[in-house]
Amino acid sequence: MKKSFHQYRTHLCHELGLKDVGQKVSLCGWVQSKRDHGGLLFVDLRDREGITQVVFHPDKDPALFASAKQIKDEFVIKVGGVVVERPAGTKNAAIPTGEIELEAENLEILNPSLPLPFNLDEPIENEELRLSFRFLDLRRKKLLNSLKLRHQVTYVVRDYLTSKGFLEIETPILSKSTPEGARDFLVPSRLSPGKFYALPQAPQQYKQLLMVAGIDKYFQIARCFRDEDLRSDRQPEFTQIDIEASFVVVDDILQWVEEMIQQIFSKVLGIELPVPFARITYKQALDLYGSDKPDLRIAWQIQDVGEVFENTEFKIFREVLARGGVIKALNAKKASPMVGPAGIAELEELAKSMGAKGLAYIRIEDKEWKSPIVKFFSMEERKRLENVLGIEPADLIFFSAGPWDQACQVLGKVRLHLAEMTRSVPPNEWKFVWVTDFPLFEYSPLEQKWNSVHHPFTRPCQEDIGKLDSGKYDEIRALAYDIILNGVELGGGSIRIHEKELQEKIFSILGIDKDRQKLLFGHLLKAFQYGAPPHGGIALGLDRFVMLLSGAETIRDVIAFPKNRHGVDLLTQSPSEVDFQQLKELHIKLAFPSLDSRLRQEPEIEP
RNA sequence: GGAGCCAUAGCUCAAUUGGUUAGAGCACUGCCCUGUCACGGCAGGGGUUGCGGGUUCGAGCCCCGUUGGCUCCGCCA
Repeated sequence: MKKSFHQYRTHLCHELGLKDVGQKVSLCGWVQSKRDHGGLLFVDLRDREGITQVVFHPDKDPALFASAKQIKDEFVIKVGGVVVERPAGTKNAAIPTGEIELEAENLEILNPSLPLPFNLDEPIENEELRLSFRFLDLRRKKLLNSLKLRHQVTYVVRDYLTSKGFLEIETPILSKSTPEGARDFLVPSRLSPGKFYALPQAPQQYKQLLMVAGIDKYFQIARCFRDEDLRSDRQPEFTQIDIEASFVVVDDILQWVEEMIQQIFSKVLGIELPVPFARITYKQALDLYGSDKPDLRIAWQIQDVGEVFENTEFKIFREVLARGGVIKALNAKKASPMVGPAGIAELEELAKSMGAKGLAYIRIEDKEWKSPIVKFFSMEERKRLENVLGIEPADLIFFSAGPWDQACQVLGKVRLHLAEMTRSVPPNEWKFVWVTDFPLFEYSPLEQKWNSVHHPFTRPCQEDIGKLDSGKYDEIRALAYDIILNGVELGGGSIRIHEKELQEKIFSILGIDKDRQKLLFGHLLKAFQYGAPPHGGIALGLDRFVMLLSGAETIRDVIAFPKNRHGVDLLTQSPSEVDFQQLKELHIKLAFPSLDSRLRQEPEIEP
């Protein structure tokens, strides 16, 4: 008999088989289902790993049989008994333990359960209910598998990075507020009245300081916090695989990440990914796919047709070109029969919502071009267009004319939407792509200032550094890279600035004056004066990655206890009001009545 | 801050498009059943159709408001 130190159980519910027949064992778990035949009773006992059928015979032990009748779904029980081979014809090939069953000799109901508010075996639409009973939702196989998958991913990450000499180091959660970027979550300090910590948006500055410290290679499965509005792929707290290394160039980082992802796919999913991943520049990404996170699963590419219309009589195109704009076209091969007038109207709306004046199109039916604009094209233009776009029957062509980035992005969105409408996204494909050579800055007309595209610590391309002085900020490229999987931004990183002077220059361009630089980033500037090595790194969104790997549609499904759209945890009802005394200790006075004072003011209602 | 979608039994859904007493499966309660495995059978309980107002002879269905949930835009260095 197997010896066990455990009082409750000798095995888990997935592991018993014919090899164990005759053994006395003990199992614990939840009642997945009870099948009471009156004179014979089966219980499917479930734990995290699997299911074992338990059988109760009335004639062997009437008292035991009677107590088994008390069992209901989701009761937690402990069953002891003998493993027996199931009678011929009653084996269940659907489960790994289907050749045996546990013949019960004793039963202990460890805890009963109320009837569940929802069924565990069908998908639940009511997300509010799911979140408020998250501990039950997590019993469902799909979510359990997501958590297992997530664990396996972080396990491989730790294993791989450790093998490459990276050290896992924790950085502070109580950290410093630097109002660049996303809104901070603030934590009031009791010991420093009137002062606040901030929860880190990312361990960015700490990991750079670790490089100055000579740590050389760092990583962390890091929790990050951003107080911005939520989305299906955005939670206020999320997890990054955060990596930083010294004495590296862009290719070092990219290769590590490729190899790490390759191992994750191999060890977790059993899929062998080809490396290196595709690489395109930011400019190519917009030109060809109309997005800085292109979905390469979709075959259609955007093309520039400015040359076709260089002498056009078509007023709209002519004026756009005269203003220095571009004319882009997307040939959605074979899409025409699948998209009706309603579909076209939908895409037009989409284009308009992005600031386009309209969305011109040509529908190719056999030899005929159906379009509101073709009548303005000359025969020459039609011929050239047919050549350039490779037009064939059943094609559907969209045009976007305007400023380069807008024209590209409009067709980029049309491309994605159209692919969905026509089901042109192939399933079970994993298309990774690196997007490189991002611009360092972008101008915000709203704020009337330059902002970092990546973050202020990003290093400019060496050959563009001169332009920091000439003021051509929009021409400066960054040593920054994003990794994209199936059109989802998995992460991004850069080679960093490690010189005080260069960093100060960047801050100044971003409109952060010397005083404020010292106040917000003094620690970093100080560190750069003490032998900061060249360094760079990357951060990958773990939640999004696991979401894609598990086929989930929202990162809520790969986070154990996520928050709803308003940042509320429906299970614990946080955030919540706090006692007056707690606020007092934190030197905080509310601008509206506190819970305490409202409770005091409300007249007691006598029954 | 803006736009959209959704809300019917504990859960998943239906209700012939404005018409009599709002149904089904699962779950729940009781009874029957010795080889089931989503066991089966019989019987039963369970609804202010999210809430408030309006239109109408009549509203689950139409209109307005509101609450909650979700999706998208803004926002997310």
